[in-house]
Amino acid sequence: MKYADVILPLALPKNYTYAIPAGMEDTIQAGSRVAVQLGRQKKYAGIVKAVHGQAPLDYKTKPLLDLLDKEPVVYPAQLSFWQWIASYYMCTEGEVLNAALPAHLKLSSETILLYNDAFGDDMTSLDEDEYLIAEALLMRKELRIGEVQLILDKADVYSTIKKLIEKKVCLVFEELKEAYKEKKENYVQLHPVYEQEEQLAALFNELGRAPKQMELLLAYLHLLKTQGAVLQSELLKKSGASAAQLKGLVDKNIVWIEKRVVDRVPGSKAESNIDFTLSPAQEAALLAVRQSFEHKPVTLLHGVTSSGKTQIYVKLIEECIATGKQVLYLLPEIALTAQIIRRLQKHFGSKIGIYHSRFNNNERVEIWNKVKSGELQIVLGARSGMLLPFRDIGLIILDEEHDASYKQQDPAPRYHARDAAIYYAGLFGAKVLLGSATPSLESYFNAQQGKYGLVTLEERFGGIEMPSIEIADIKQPTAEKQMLHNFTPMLADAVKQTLALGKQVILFQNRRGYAPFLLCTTCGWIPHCKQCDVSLTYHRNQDKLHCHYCGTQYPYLYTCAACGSQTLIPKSFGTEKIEEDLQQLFPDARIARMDVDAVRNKDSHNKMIQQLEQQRIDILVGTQMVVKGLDFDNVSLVGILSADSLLSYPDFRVNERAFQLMEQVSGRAGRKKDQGRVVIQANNTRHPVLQYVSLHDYKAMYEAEIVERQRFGYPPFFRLLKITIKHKKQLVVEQAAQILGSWLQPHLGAQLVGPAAPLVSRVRNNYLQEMLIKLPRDSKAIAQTKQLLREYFVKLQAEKKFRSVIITPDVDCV
DNA sequence: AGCACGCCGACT
DNA sequence: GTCGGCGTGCTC
Repeated sequence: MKYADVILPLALPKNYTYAIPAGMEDTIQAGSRVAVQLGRQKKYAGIVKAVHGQAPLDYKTKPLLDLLDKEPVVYPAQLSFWQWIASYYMCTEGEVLNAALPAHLKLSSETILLYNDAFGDDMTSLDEDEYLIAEALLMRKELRIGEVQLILDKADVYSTIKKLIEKKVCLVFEELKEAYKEKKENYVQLHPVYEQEEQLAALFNELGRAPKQMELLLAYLHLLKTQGAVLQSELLKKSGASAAQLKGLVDKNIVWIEKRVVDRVPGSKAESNIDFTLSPAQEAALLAVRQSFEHKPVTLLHGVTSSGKTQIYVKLIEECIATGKQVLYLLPEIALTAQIIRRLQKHFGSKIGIYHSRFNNNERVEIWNKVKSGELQIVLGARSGMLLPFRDIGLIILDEEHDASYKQQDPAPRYHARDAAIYYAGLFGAKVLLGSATPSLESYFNAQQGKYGLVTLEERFGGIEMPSIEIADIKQPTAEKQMLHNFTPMLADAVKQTLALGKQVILFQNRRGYAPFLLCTTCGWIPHCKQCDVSLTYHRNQDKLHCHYCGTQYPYLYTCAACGSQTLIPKSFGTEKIEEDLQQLFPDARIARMDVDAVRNKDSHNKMIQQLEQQRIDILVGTQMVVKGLDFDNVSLVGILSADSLLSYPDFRVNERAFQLMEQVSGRAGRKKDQGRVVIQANNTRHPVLQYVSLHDYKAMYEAEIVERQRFGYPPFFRLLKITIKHKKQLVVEQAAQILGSWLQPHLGAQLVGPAAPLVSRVRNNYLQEMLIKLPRDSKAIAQTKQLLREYFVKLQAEKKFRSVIITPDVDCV
């Protein structure tokens, strides 16, 4: 007897073992997708992790129900990768599977109720709820659990259903439906007889009396000649003929209609008109990367903004695919704009596939399969592209390496794409190239230590100068009442001059909404969310107060809830306010706002970028979103409204983050020809980070920061593991955190920080406690500590009182 | 993640 | 008394 360990798409602590029925032994292998039963009725699609001959000792196995595909859906390399992610990031393999597999490959059954005809129609033995369901079943033949819940207007419907089954009113069955559907389209096919000239000529003669059909046939032949295959819809559109006329041809057996499976994400044709010629500096960097790869699998390419790192990537990609291996090119989600996608698609044509959140579930399955088959040699994707089933990967490029969005926050697996990429590449013996103008301290440190190779590119492409940086003091003009709303005279003038020259402006403010909070000027009260421990942000567009943590919206408040006076005023400012200020200061300018509120619907982000590109927008104000992927030649001024807000977060990475952000936004200014200009407004104009930014001096920032990191025991010298504990009752979380802390304390000593309530101590009515563990960079010790944690988590949850607390470990938290 | 089971408060 | 709410445990 053979058995299969199956990974199910659930957060189960371990994998379950199913018996492989006779006859399936030869077809089921590691990576196969199989249907299994879990519990009394539910069915799931899971992935076989291993096949073996060991019967489990302490339980009886159920048989596998079905093999779902002809071939395994992942390779063994992915299975070991999943295992590593689960173990390193302290989650279950099911959670990894959940993140990795496209939704349409993850099936779970749905309970369907059917009317039992043998029951007849005597309803007298039924109570009210049972009767309602029986009636509905008679009308509709079948019902889903959700529909039953709607009819009975309650969530717990299982008892009623159970009684209906006992009374033999209905039958239930579980359906595991394949979710992926091939896309089919109708093609028109000419009868092969007419491939012969004489036959075709005879046909034309015959059709002399049916001019409409003749016309249609001519249109068909034209399309066939130009395109090779003829779509029914296109033929009808181009010829202007009706479906009835086409049917006439079909009836005469001249043509027939054939349904064909078509590609949802067809590759575009390559056009080689893009010039990817390298400058001497780029050429040198490319050479250095190649050399570095000879003895270092991971290399950091530190190239200033606009130094043309992409061109170097393109060359390396070409070299890699020439050896028959695949390439993964990762970018942060918001940097994956149409701009870069278009450029690379033009260059690589159908060899390149794109993978990000805007694809639908069917499209994702198709991309998945093309990566697996090797048809796609290059994948350009966001973080999750990492989890595609590469057959043989030779190179991973991770651009904007420092970007925090490479770390998944919620849900598990909370993996870091950079670190995962390095592990994954190791499985294939592939190379990893990390690129950034402002590398993370971790990566730069690793490069300095010689763990990674390091290649520096200091020259901007085309020899343009780095933008000039001016720091605008806010304090003095405020004191002298010269501020124009939130604009210093310096920034306002700069905008004015830029507009006068017909150039464009990008303004950055890292808060969305109109005002981050309201304040009662009488008593100092601030409106807070009812479910979270945060102040509410005023959104003027909707005239509402929003909680940015749970998304709840409240009506605007005019009266202070504490003292009853009508003296609430908006405090501080967000992007909406800046937009309003701009309209008053520059009434003739075309202003647009780019933040999650403004680009909520699917395409508006790309539309806005297009408008900017076509210079139909003069001033763009936005949040983080404007930092990446916006490369426009005509933008010559970048303004940062408030550097203070970037520099005042209580986080050990503030300085690094603020530097990266300001340096990256600055990079948007002045691309071609002339030098760009950046104005940074600040109260504390002497902050060291502002000095580093003014001089574009990454090295100085690094040197200063690394000393602090070492002194206080932070990354890259230590690794951080954050444990969050969550519960509805404040007292329970506090106790749980205290106990866990007291258990860990003897093992960890000063490496344990906390437990304590985080800055925002309540979210969605759950109270939070956090503790931080600083782990020395010793993988064995780290693994041991993780094991210890797992044991203590189990021990804590074994206590009745703490059974419902939620413990979330976050390894290498950011 | 479901779903079954069992224990308590608010109704007939 | 019973209904139905939710907390708790189990699924190979």
